[in-house]
Formats: sequence, structure tokens, C-alpha cells
Amino acid sequence: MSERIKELEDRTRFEPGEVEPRILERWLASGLFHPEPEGEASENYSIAIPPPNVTGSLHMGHALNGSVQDTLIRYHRMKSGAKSPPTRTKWILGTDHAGIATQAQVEKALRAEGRSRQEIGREAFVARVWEWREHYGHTIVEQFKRLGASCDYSEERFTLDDAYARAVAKVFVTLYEKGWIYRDRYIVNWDPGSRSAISDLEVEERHETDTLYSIRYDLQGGGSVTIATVRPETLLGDTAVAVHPEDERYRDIVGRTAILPLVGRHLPIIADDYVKMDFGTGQLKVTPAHDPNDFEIGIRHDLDQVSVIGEDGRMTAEAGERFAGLTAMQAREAVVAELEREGRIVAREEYEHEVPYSHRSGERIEPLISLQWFMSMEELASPAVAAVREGRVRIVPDNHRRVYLDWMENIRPWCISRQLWWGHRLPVYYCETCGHVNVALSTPDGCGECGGHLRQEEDVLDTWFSSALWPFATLGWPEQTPELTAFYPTNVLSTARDILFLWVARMIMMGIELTGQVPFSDVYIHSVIQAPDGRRMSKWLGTGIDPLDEIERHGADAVRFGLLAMSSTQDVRYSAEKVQQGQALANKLFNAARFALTRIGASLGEAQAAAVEPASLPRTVEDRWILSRLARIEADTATRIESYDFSHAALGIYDFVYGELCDWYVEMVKHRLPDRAEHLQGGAAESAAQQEDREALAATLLYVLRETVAVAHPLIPFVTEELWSYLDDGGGLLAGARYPSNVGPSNGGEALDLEAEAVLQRTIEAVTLLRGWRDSVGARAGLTIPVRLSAEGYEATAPLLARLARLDLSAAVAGGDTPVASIPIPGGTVDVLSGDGVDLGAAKRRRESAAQKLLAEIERVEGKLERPGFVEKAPAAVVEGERERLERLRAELAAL
RNA sequence: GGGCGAUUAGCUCAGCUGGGAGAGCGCCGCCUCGACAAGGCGGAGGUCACUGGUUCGAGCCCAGUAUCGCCCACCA
Repeated sequence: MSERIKELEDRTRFEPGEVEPRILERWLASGLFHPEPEGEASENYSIAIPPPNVTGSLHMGHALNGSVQDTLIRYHRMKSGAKSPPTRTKWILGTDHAGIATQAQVEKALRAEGRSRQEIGREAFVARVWEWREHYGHTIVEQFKRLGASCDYSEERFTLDDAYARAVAKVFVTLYEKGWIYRDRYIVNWDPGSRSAISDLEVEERHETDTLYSIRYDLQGGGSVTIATVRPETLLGDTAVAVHPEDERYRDIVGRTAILPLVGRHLPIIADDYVKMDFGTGQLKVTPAHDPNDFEIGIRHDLDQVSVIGEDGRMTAEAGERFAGLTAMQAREAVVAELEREGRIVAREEYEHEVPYSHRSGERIEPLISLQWFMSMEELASPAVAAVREGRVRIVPDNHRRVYLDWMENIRPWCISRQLWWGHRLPVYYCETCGHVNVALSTPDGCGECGGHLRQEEDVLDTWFSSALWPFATLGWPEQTPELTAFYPTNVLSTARDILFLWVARMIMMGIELTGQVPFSDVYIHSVIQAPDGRRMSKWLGTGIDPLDEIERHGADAVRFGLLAMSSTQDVRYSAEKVQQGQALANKLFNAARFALTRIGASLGEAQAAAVEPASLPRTVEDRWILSRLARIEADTATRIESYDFSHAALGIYDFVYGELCDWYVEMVKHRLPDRAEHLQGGAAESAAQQEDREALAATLLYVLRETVAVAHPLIPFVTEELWSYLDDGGGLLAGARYPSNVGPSNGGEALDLEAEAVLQRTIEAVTLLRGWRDSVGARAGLTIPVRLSAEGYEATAPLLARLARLDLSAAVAGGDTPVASIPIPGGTVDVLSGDGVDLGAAKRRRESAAQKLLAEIERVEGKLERPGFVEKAPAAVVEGERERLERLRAELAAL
């Protein structure tokens, strides 16, 4: 026995804390995660990681998505089979500069020093953010390593790398030249928190209760109108009052003039069918500069735009002297107070409605008019709609398909400029002389029109603009690099659904437009993990669970297994039990392998060699059974991984390892292994037959363990890699090994042994029954209970059965003694022939309760068969099955 | 307002094209069985949210109701 295996004897537990760093180091040193883009390969397989925020840290969503992607990557890396060239497998890694989020962090740090970005200026600020990124930017990458993620760490990308920035500029220029990117004065979602415009998708609606004020405006020449608003302060910017064109009540006031209270401005009364007749009085104040709907009305009716709230969220000079400088909320109070004094507030009532907030800063959105850059989306969207419709991009699960299509078909222009400093500055240069707008890949020497001096646009692009290029810009696009050729388009994009529009849809649009190909063929939308109580997992609510703490406590394999096992096609609550289950699995597998290896002992070397081609070895029925079950789990796991059913892949492996490999197979073959004491002493005398059986068993056991760790490796890579170093004497890594056999959804069938499965199935049922009976009659191990087994198919397994049920069959009597007790087992009975050690009363009670159960079941089946129409209308196979069952039940009852 | 999803054991969830209600954890009982107590064996526990329908037969299909969750949406 080798020294290493002797060491293994003392490791009674799998210790992730000790093993994981050691295994990780070997993986990283191996170069396995970095595929060469050229040379022979049977297939290419690639995934681009959703780039985490550069200064972020690993949360549960990352951990789940990392587990999903790594399972796919590791599975494909191993998949191609021993004889074909390997699959070239790449997991593209990188981080996102995350404009607003990162800038906000650094600004916060500056504030803590008592400074602001305005104080230090743009250049110094950006330098500061780069420093910040140097300092914190690798945290999350290191955390992905702890999870065991087999990303290509040698080529980490960043969305602000020079090469990446060139791709961004190239896209901007291309789309500008097509006329799809343009500059416009338009009402935008202004985020006073980050002092920037944001896109519609970055706005979240919150349900709030406000006061709805009804305010009376006088009409010139007598009469009045009453408008309703929750934002009285915007009244200062009113430029019209609108009614519905078909509203009989107000037909005669259209065209007249209202006087704006507090200001005195003359407001035309206009008719527009946006106005709802049944809301309030049916009279609407129109504030084009501060409400998106009013803005549209303003365009239709050529109304003035009076901006009374500025970009700082405070009232402007246009709001009038007494309000200028107040915050919007202060202005509201002041306006209401004045209106009150004038007696213009007709009513106030509580009003529940949706209020827009910035998803980023959490501040309330202030809609206002601003000069921004936009991208028109219709032309980009339609091929992206077609790609999904035609299945060139498959969305899994497919209920998200319609959501995607609905959104894409009603897509609106995208505001792509941000008033930030951290990001891709727009490649736009304004001429200070003639005002000409120059758009160019690199800074021009002078204005294209007049040669005048140029000033670059201050704004940066929305972070999602650069993220939209991720699958190809990371591979060197627009250059035709070998990487781009080999790995683009990618195979899968895995993400949570919250960024389906924000990111996934835009990647599909940009990918098709710029490369002519869809960026990935599958989109896998994974679960959102909620807190155990069903609330959102968030640091803010204190409901967050840190995956790194969990890894620390239970090991990376356990966390990966747990997350995959709990994931589903919908949101799920975090399940600590599933993680525990994963930890138990790793430990169980470790101990089973440890047991087998230490007990195989002397013949380990030959067994390792034999395990490669085990086809011709002598086999017992349980050996044949486990090989058949192994073929099944291999095929099932492959199918499940390929169909993104990670939960069943994980739980299936658990069931196999516990329910088949350990609880039954290892228990069944224990007695065939040499005694530990013997082989530690160098081996006792054994017969030739015993030796042959032991060697065959050793080879089988090793083969089964090897295949098992290979199947499980994509999900729980650490423990399986550790075991591989004992199970395989080649010195290679499991992560780089290939399944020797049975891999792929279609290959399982031939390896199945249905006969062995059937025999073992019945043996297991029989043992279960006997164990129950043994317990119920108070029998104990070591007692000799003479029994007679009369059941077909048990000749081969009878000794096994007796041993597992801990009954001694050695005193079995063949003759015609009258049994004192009979236990029904599948296909026959076990007769107890004497009362030694048996509580006959209990045996009788047990017999009676068994009979009762059988009778009830018989009644149920009879009823079903007699039900009118059943025999005529049910499928023949179902009817036949029921009849067989009835017969079997009756036979069992008779045996009692 | 529109859409999607959920409701099955004490808890978290499986349940494939309709045909004998399941797992993990928890609970109860037994077990130092020569890998594993992070273990082994056995057991209790369910009106499958509710109402109606289709069907020989419904946890599963259809209609409706209730509760919860998420997404989208310009009624001030």
C-alpha cells in the first residue's frame, strides 16, 4: 500500500479548508483554464461571464451564477471523450467599470476626507478612481477563484481597457454615421443624486402615498378651472391647461385663457385627448418642462417650456424670487401655503401612486428637459426580435421569451449620455469656432469644417453601452483575432432576469448589428435567491447572506451544490439545508473512496490499471447492478446539465452516491474486501477464487469511484479533484481529464443491465422488509434465526440478503417444518422455523397489520378494475399493470 | 391597468406526455454494524389553496375565486 493511501487512513473527514487552496493552486498552475485559440479541437465552447462591478464583492447571485457557468464549462471541458481531441473551452472573465456605482463609491471616500470631485477636478478624480480600481478591483476575481470558477484568469478584461475603449468608440462612430445616434433636447429622467440623466430602465417605481391637491385657477373674463396635482411646486412652470376634446363640460372654455396663480402667467386652454375625462375634474395643468406627458402635449401644441427646477434639484430663477434656491419639497410647502392664503386650494386628499426613483442613487427622479445623446432603437431591435422568434437565440426557461419580445417590440430611444466623469467619454468634438460636431475614432487635430479648435464632449456613455459589446469586445473585436474566430459567438449567456433588457437584449442587438452574428445561442435565466424568510436578499435590509462566509463554514463544494440544488426556474429562498446536504455529500464521497482505497490495499496498483478497461472481469450481480446504475447517472447528469436542469443534476448525484453507491453497493461488497487487519499485516492466505474475486472487485470499485467523481466534478470540483489524485495514478488533473465512457445523453443505453437492476431491486425491497420485521420482533444481531427463503431470483442473493438484514441463514431448514412466522417479501416469503429469539406476539401483530394493508390495497385495485369504463377506455398497458398488481397482492396475502 | 409565476408533510421544495402522493432537513424509536455520528436502520406526519368542469380516472388539463410574489405601464 502506498504511503499516500496510508495517510488517507487518518483523514476521517473531508476538510475543505485544507484541501481547497491546494487544489486551486494546482488548477491555476496547470494552464487548463486558458485554451489556445488555434490548433486541433473537436469543438469550441465559450461563455462570457456577466462582468461584475469592478469594485464589487461576491454576493449570492454571483455565487449561483458562477456555479452554473462553471458547471457548464467544466462539463464541456471534460465532455469530448477519451479518443477525440478535447473541446476548446473558454470562460471569458472580466469586470465592468460600472460608471455610477464606482463613481459614487469614490465620491463617498472623498467626502470622508472633506473633499469633493468638483474641488479636485476631472483629471485628478479619474486618476483617483483608477487608483481605487487598482486597490479594490481584484477582490471579486479572487472571490471567484475561491468558488472554484475555472475562468480564463490569464486574460482578464476590463470595460475601460484601451482595446475595449477603441471598440466602444468604433461602435459609437459607426452608429452615429448611420444616423442612429443623435443629440436632442428632450425630457429625461434626471437623477439629482448622481447629477446625471439616466435611462428609463434605471428608474424604479415606488408605491407612495401623497396629497393630491385640487387647485382653482381663475379664467380671464370670469369663471375658473380646477386642476389636481400631487406636485404643486411644478405649477410655477405651467404653460397651459388642457381638457379632453370630447368633454362636453368644457367645450366652451377651450381657447380661453386661465391665469396662473402666484405667477399671473396667461395659460391657453387647449384640447388634447391625453386628458382623462373621468379623473378629477377632467382639467389638467400642463407643465412641459417637468412631466414627460406634458412634454409631449407641449410638443403637439407648441407650448413654452418653463424650467422651474434645476439639475441640482432646487428651484431656478424662473420659479420667481421667493422660490428660487428652495428644494422642490420646500417649494411645495411654500407654494401650498401661498395658495392657501389665496383660498385657491379647493380640496386635498390622500392619494396613492407610483413615484419614480433612481435605481442607482435611490433619490427621487426629477423629470426635466436636457440636452442629451440618444440612440434610436427600432432598427436595432427588429433583427434581435427575429433572432429570438426564429430560435437562433433560445431563452431558457422560455416564459421569458414573450417578456423579451413585448419589450423589444415597444422599444423606445435610449438616452446614452451620462453627466459623470468615470466612463467612456463620447468621441464627440465640438468646434469652438463654427460649432460643427465632429465624431471621430481618435481626437482630430482640428474641426473638419473650419479647422477650428475643438473641445471634447464632457459626458460619458451609459455603462450599459459598453457592456452591450461584452461578448465580442472582450475577444478583440473589431480586429479579427484568433480568439474572436474561435470563441465568438459564445454558447450560453447565464444571468438573472433583472438585466434581461438592460443588458441581454442590448447585447443581442449590438452583436447582430456589429458582427452579423448573434452573440450567444442560449440565454439561461437563473433563479433569484431570496433570503430564507422570502424577502429580498439585501445588505440594506440585513437579509444578506455572504457566500464567502458559507464557503468558509461548509466548503466551496457544499455551497455550489446547495445553490445548484435549490435553483429552479423561478425565485427560490436560500436553503441552508441544501448547502448542508452538499457538505454531507462531499464528506460521504470522500469517506467511501477512503474506505475502498484503504481496504483494497495490496492490489491497488493492478486494480488501478485494470479499472481503465474493466469489461472482461468476472462480475457478481451487485457489481453488474452498480455499473448499470452508474451508466444511468452518467447519462442523466449529462442530459440535465445540457438542459440547464442543475437542481436535478445535483440531487441526482446525491441520490446516487447515498442511495445506491454507499448505502447498498459498498455495504454489499464489504465482506468481499480483505480484512483490514489482514492486509495491514501483509495479507493472509486466501484461495485462488477469493483472490480473483477480490481483484475483480477492486477494479470494479475503483472504476465506479473514478467515474463517479468524474460525473460529479463539474458540480463539486474540489472534493472530486482531491479524490482523483488517489484514484488515478496518472498524476493528471480531473479537471483536464475526459470521461472515458458513457458520457452524453445518448450513450447510456448500451451500458444498462436491466436484469441485474431487477434482481437487485427485489433484493433491496426484501432486505428492507426483513429489517423492519427483525426490528419489530425484537431480534438482535448475532441471534440465530433459522429461516427458509422461498422466492424466485434470490438464490444468488440470499446470503447477501440475510447478511444485510442481519439474519443468520446458516440454520436454514429445507424440510417441511411448519413456520412459526412468515414474512412476505417481493416474489415470495421468508419462513421463520423456530421461535428462538423471536417475539411471537409481535410477529403475529405484524402479520396482521401487513394483511390489513394488503386487503385495503386489494380493495382499491379491485375497485379500479370494476369502475365502469375503465377496462374499455384505459390503455391496455395500464389495465394489464393493474391486473398484475392485483395478482401479486393476492399472492402475498395468501402467503400470510 | 397589463403580463408572468406560486399555493403539495412542521420547514424548504420535487412530482416528466393524466393511471400506485415524494426528497432533504426537522421530529420519534432503535443501533459503538471495522468508511462516514456531517453515520446506519425503522417510523409517524398530507382534504395536493378553494369552487366547479372535462375524463373510466385529476396534484397534473379547462374555467372561476382567494392569497402571496415578481415584471411591465405616461391617469395628473
